[in-house]
Amino acid sequence: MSRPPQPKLITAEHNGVSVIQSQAHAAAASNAASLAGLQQVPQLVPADPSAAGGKAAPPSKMKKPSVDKDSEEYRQRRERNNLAVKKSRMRSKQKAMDTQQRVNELKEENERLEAKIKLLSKELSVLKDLFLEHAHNLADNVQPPADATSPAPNHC
Amino acid sequence: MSRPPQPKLITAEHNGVSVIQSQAHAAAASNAASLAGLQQVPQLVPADPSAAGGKAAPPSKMKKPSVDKDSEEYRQRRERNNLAVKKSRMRSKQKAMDTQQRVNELKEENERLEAKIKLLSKELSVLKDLFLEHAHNLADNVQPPADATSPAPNHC
DNA sequence: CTAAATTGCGCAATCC
DNA sequence: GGGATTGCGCAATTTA
Repeated sequence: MSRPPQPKLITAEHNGVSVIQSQAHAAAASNAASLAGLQQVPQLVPADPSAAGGKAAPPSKMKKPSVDKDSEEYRQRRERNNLAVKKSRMRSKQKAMDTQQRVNELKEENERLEAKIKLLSKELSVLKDLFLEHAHNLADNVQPPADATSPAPNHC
Repeated sequence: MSRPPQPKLITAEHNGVSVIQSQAHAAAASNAASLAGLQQVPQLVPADPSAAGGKAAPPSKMKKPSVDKDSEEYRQRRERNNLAVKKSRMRSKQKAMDTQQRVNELKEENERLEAKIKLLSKELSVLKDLFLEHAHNLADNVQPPADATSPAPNHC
C-alpha cells in the first residue's frame, strides 16, 4: 500500500499445468477446513480422453511439474500464505474504511470552519458599519452642515 | 460499500467436493488462457483412502457433482464472470484512490479555511482595539484625568 | 429466471 | 527462508 514503487513485473505465463485445488470452500471461521480430514489428494488426473469432451493431454508444456502438492511442507506454506493473505486483505479493507471515515470527519470539520467564517464575517461587517456611522458623525461635527438635518450630535 | 445491510449469511459448507481448476494462470492480458485447448476434465477424484491421510469418503454430502466443467456454456459463464470480477475490482480500487484524493483535497480546503479564519480574527481584533481606544478617549474627554498621561485628545 | 456485480477464498509470483 | 502484496480464477450470493 504505502510502497507501490517497483515496476512489478506481472508474470504472465506461469506454468501451464492445471492444478487440483482442494477448494472445500467451507471453513466459516478460519482455516480448519483442511483439517477436516477430507484432504483431497492433489494428484493430477491425466484427463482421460474418453471422459473429457476431447483433447486428451494438454500441450504438454509443463517445465516444472514438480511443486509436489502432496508435500507436507507445501500444505504448510499454502496455509501460512492463505493466512497472510487474509490478514493483508483485512488490513486493506480496514484502511479503506478508515480513509472513508477520515473524509467524513474532514467534511464535518469543514462545515464547522465555514460556519465560523460566516460568523466572523458577520461580526466584522457590523463593526465596520459602526465605524462608518461614526465617521459620518465626525464629518457632521467637523463641517457643520448648512441645514439642520442633524437632529442632534449623539455625543462628542 | 454503500449497501451492507443484509445479514449476509456466509455460506459455510458448500459442497465438500474438491474441484479441479484449469488454473492456467497464464493469460497475461485477458482471458484466452482457457482457450488454449487444455481443458482439464472435472472428474472428481474419489480421494483414495490409502493416499489421503485417512478418512476415506467425506460425509458423502455431494448433491450436485454436476456443474459440467466441460460445458461450453460453463466456460462462457466463467469467462464472463472473470471479466465482471476484474471490472468490479478495478472500480473498487479506483474508488479507494478517489477517496484518498478526496481526503487530500479536504485537507487543503481545511487549511485554506483555517487561514481565512485567522485573518478574519486578526481583523476583528484590530477593529475591536480601535473601538476600545476610542472608548477610552471618550472617557478621557468626559472625565478629564487628574494626570497628564494623555498626550492630547485626538479630536472631538 | 437470466445476467451482471460483489464478495470470500485459495493459488502462485513477486516483493522485501 | 518467510511474511506481505497482488493479479487472477472459482463459486456463492446479492442486485438489477
